[in-house]
Amino acid sequence: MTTPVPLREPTFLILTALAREPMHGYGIVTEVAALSDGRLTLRPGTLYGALDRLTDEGLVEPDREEIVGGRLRRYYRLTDTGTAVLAAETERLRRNVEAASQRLRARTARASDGSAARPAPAVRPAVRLAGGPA
Amino acid sequence: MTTPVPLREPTFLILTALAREPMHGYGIVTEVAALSDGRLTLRPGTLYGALDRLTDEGLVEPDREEIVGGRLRRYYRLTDTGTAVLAAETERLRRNVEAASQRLRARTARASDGSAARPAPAVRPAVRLAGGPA
DNA sequence: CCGTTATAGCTCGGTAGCCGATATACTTCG
DNA sequence: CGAAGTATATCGGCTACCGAGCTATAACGG
Repeated sequence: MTTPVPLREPTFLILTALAREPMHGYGIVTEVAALSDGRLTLRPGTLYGALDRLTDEGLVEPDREEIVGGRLRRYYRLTDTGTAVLAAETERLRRNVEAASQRLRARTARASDGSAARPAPAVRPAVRLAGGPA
Repeated sequence: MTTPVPLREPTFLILTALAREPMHGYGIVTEVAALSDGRLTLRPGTLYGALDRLTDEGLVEPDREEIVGGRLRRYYRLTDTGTAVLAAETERLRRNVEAASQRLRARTARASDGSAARPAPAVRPAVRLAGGPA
């Protein structure tokens, strides 16, 4: 069954969205956009591909189907396994964040005192990233 | 130049390893193993592929070469851009961790009081993950 | 009345990072 | 002398993700 362990960001956020309550596909898209401050918009290919995969792996499962305003809503729910995996992944990420933060802090400190042998960046948090602003 | 934004875990840890001080390939492997508590062992294909890619993208750059005990050591150094990207990625992960933690906590709380309409998992943190224990 | 937007579902091909295996070479140890 | 450890690098395959496109209904605007 090989639950794929380093969850990629989209997958991680899908599970996170479902942790609160069962949701349908389109709802997940808007929820993920919200909890990532609009930084990540799930593509249909990513969403439904991930949903199928996660269902196969037993991390999520179909919850129910509703018809609201003539449109079908297919709800998914986080399983116990899914909850456990999400918790484990969150811990892993927390450790990574901590390790990186510590090293970055040390780097900044080094840049502050006179010991900077190198240009020593001011560590500006504003970078232009891929798929950035228009 | 499209700096690839959601850094995968191996890439993230390579940058983290280099944040402290310039290191050579093999040193990065051991360092990453250390700061991930042995959970992740970088494969050569991953390491050198990533190093080439990150060099092209300007996140790391060659630092110096040494010959220690007849063996070549090629050192890499984190650039200013690399530092900024690592910082930005760390922030992104921190937010994701926070969002997931919050939802997981809410879920546990719901399971504790009597309001559990669903089986309500005990949220066991022990999962068998891919490439799990021997 | 018709076109556009929003909601809601799904499919398919291409891209690219990671894994696993493999190769080379030098040093040290048994 | 061979095995293990250090240190570099390449190549093929897997697969998650992206991007684009498709269908359908409801609601709004011209």
